[in-house]
Amino acid sequence: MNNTEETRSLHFIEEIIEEDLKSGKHSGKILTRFPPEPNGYLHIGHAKSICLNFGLAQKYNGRCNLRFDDTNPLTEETEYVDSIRKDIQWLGFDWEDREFYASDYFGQLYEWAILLIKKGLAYVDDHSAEEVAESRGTPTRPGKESPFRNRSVEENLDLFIRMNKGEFPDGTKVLRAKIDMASPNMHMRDPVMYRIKHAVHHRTGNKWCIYPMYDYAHGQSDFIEGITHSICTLEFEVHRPLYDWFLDNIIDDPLVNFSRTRQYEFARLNLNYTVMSKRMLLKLVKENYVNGWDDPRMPTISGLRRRGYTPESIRDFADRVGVAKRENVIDMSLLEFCIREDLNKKAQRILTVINPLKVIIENYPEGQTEELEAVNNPEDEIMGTRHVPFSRTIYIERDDFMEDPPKKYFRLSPGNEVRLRYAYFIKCNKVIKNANGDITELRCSYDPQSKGGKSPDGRKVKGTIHWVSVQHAIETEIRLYDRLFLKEDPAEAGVNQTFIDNLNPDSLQIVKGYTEPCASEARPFDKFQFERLGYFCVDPDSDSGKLVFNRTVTLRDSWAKISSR
RNA sequence: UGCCUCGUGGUGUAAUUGGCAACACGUCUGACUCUGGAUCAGAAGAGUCCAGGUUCGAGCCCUGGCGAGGCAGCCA
Repeated sequence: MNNTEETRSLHFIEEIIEEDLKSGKHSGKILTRFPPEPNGYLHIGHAKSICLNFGLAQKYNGRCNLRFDDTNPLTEETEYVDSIRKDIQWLGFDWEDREFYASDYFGQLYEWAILLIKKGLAYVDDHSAEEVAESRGTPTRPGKESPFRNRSVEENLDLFIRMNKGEFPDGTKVLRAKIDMASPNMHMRDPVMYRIKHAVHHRTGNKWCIYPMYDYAHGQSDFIEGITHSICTLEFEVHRPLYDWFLDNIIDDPLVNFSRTRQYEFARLNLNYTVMSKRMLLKLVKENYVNGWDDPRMPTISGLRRRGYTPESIRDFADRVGVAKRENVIDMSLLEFCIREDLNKKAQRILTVINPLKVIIENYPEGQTEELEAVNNPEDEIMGTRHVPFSRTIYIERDDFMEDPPKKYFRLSPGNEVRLRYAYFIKCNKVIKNANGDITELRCSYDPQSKGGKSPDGRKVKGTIHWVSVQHAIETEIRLYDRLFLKEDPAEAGVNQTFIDNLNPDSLQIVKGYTEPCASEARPFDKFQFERLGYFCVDPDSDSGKLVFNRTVTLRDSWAKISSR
């Protein structure tokens, strides 16, 4: 109860919860839920919602349920259920034994539908989908009542029961709530409660021929579980009157009604240079614009995991973006900041060259090798040190040499001494080129007195560059990623174009890298900082013969800023 | 020309019962440094969508505009 954590101002949902707690509305027990539909993989936007719902439960000593919203058998699959469970766990949240499915409640929902029919509040409509749409009107024009709206309770009961028995083909009948066809809120114009679908459901098989709609299922599912605060995104704001209408008409006990579940809406997360809609993500996967849901360029949780993001960094990000009702677009740089900050503290440093230029140190004895001591993580002393082999022929980064450097360039150039990290000072004596004039090799000399990178005479070198001994280096595959889309808002496409036209053709670049031998023991998802280059993560595509690294994010690069000016 | 929600630095989020607009990311300086990383110090950048009104005093209250997003699936 002492620091910033406690003094930080509350967001609007926390305020509501604290008021409810104070008034004793829920007897001190907060119950939230995360309700994904298992029809796709979770993305960073879901992560915001997961962190919100589970985080609120943690903060207020409550619980958070996982509930799969599986009311549409046509699009839902167990593959998605499995991926969702894995992603939530990986993020660090635990729903314990409270894994529920809307389909668990199909029986109860059916009973309540019967109740509403008996109350004269629901009816079977024989209209086709087109006719229903037609008679619903538009936002600015009221709808018209269906000719089937005033069927008797008996007839509705009979028809509804037979709908479920499978006596009618798909699309021939629906059960509708009888509310108000002239309501200014479209969702109150006799919304569909049940539709006929002779389809196999991933959990209930072919037990049911009818399936409830989201609006009819969601609030009642919340009620059944005893959810206190049902948090969803802004587009459901206009559904709230309907959410309340169903419960108002199902529950008689005013005491229960007083403390029952309420829906609150917050603004979903948007990130620039990427897309978050399931439809678009599905298209990227199905049409092979990316390599699966867990492609490291995807904003999916599985993609971010494979890219090298940590659960901690994502939770931190979710924390920093805040919770409000205003439409927002978060800068990708914030996400990158969060992963850098986390990995800076944790990642083992190693030297890796990804764009090699061969350097021969002419005055270093041929055939000689030595082991130099290197720090594993300057931010964390207990990570210790390691030995890095050095020899006469090394690779340095091609960018770390310029024959004709600009003013503030303080890496290697003719006549300019630099330090090889943890090794020696070297100077460039000769530049060797091929017939095209491309630099193919450098001849350098080293100062034996500068072993370990220290200058015996106190002379300073401005630049320190990384390197790797050619004969000891491990060759690896390195996947360099850039933003998936060229535009901040990929959905903003020109005429006859779609978001696909905004894909960045250079979002993936595969190169060879040469890394220190100590990396040979690395396992998939191990994370490293390649000094001066960025954070990299071992890809599961790696096998015993070949290491594959994904670049998670580059280091902050102030030279890039200077040189681009 | 309906209904709902929302307008605060480039971005996001704050601002007790009205009282000098704050924090973070980003940007820019400088210091330090065996990573042009990290760290440290500092700066620029909004007068709160607009116009009225109430008030000693308005980002907060009132009125009227304007703008943005959502809603017309038998999707969620």
